[in-house]
Amino acid sequence: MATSKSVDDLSLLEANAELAFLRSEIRRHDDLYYNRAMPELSDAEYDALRARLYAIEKKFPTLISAHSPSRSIGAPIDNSPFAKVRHRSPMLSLENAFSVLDVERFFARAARFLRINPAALEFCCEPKIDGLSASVIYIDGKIARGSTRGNGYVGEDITHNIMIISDIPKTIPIQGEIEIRGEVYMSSEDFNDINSERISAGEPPFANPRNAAAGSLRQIDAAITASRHLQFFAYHISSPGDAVNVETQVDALNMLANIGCSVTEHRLCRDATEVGKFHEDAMAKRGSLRYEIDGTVVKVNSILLQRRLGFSGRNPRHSVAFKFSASEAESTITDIVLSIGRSGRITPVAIINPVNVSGAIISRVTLHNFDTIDKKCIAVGDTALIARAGDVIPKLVSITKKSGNQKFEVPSVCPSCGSPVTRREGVADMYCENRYACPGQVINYITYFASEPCFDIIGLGKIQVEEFYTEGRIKTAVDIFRLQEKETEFGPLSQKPGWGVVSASNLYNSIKARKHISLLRFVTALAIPGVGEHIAKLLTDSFSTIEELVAASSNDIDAIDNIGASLAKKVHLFFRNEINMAHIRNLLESVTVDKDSPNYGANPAGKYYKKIVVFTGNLVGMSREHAKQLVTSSGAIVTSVVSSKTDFVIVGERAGAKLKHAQELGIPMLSEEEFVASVDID
DNA sequence: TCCCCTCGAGTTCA
DNA sequence: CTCGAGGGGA
Repeated sequence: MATSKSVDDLSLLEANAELAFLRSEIRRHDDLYYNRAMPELSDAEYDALRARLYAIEKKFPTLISAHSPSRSIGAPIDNSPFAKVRHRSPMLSLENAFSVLDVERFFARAARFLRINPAALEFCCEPKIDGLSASVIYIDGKIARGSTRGNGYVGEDITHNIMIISDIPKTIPIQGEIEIRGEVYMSSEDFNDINSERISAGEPPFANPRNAAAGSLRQIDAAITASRHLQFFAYHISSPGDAVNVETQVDALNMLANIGCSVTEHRLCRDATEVGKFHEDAMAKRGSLRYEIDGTVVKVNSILLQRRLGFSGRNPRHSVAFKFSASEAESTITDIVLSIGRSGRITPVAIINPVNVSGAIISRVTLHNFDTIDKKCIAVGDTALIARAGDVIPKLVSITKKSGNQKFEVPSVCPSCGSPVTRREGVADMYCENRYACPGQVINYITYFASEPCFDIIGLGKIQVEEFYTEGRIKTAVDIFRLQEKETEFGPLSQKPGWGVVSASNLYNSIKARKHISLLRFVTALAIPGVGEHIAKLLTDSFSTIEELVAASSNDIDAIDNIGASLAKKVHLFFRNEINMAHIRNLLESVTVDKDSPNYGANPAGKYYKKIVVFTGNLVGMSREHAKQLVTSSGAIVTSVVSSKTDFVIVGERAGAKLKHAQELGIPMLSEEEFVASVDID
């Protein structure tokens, strides 16, 4: 099943079908994980399945069923040789957080629920041990029963195995009924030893220490469990009576340590930033610990407030699991779809089982072109290693497991209009040549036409263009300027769902303002193949009217510095094409091209005159758009890539790779303050 | 002719 | 961010 669609785009019917699928998948994987200790999915993949289920249920609350896995955890306990044990209070798993921002949201939610100021809350942070939760009941100081978490409400009786875990105290100096909860785990060293033994004995090795611990804990023969050296970290103590009286989580951990339990290092934090620090410290120590951890558990410190917060559905409201997110993850390619851009270029995109990579749930990865598919020999069903380039853009690193399916074939027809697809001479990409009639291409072209470097029409993005196009209100870029007339045929825009009087008049004003357009924007908006903002600037610096440019010979264009014969020919040919020319004539009936180049009026002695400027990071005092206009109006060219030709780099907050690159190349850098001061002088 | 650099075009998620 | 192609110097 394709999980490619954004939740917002799902129809009720599709949502229902996908929910059914997700629920049965989650149940199946729960069973594999809890009952058989042989998961098929990585944790990241499993978490992503759950995240998708929640997102859809949140959007379509009417589809939530009482039996949805979102209402329970774990698997039904079937055919278990162990007696069932009902927990006094449910042992729920925690909601996941993947960023400091998520943690902040969790704090805000807890504070809102308690109707107190978030600043008044304190949190106890503990490393999240990658093991299994277990509960131990003591009566009058002696172990009465040990159980697994099971499905959160009912677990299995494993008292005989709990008894032989060395750091679970056999007696405690407290009378009455006491429950201690904690995490059973296997050290990395024991895990390796046991696996090498298993391999030499011809048995299948465990996938990871947690699976090994799970398998070891559910042994009928306690002697086997004993040989596996399981260990225990306690994190919770309570009693139905008043035998245990602790006010905070920190006190609880201290008390547990005093009565002979092992507890992890922990720290009291006052806000999300401090939690973030603890999390980073834990991550740094991760490799040197003798056991595996997969994040930080963040708990509201006050036990009283914990009780008041209670539970919501499957998770307690008082704690959150702040997980480490891997920078790479494996996932299965479930489908390969084709996307089409404004130029007609067809790009294959792999749809993968959603996985969490560096804190984002990734479900689509571009494959760039069909050579990539050939080179890496990619097929639907293969397992791929996914990373995020620069920790942002999803990237397929390699294929790690072949499915044996046939390599994905180059398509013969356009995914949007069905017309035949061509592979242009000596070029890696496939193209749909139906430029003016292919819906996919036209929608993308109109969107580009209205976008920031071109006509910059505010309120006309891809969503709106798609809507207007399907409706017939806009069929070509020129129709943008006839939108208002079209109201007689299609009805007032302000009455369309999602539109109002204000948004409609804002759009019309923005369009009206662009009926005068600079030559640079006009040429850029033509989307001449190979001509973007930069080349358009070169062209309009050499030709001062659109007529001159149209009339130019290949040689005239070739004469421009940095434009060679091949580009010159492409540009020249573009203007020899009758459909392109008709498009230009139509446009010129609706808009006036200002002859002045954007450099006009700029002071040639100014600091930014004819300089190449790059912005990086966030500007605090103004939008990047405004800053860009300031420098371009003093004659600068703004580009996005730092290179040796760059004259200035303006550095904002949280600047990344570009800043580093600029330092290496020794390019002059200006802070936002210096920049503001320098443009004021101009 | 062979690199190295730059640009265009396409891509993702929160 | 990445890939491929174009431009231009070696």
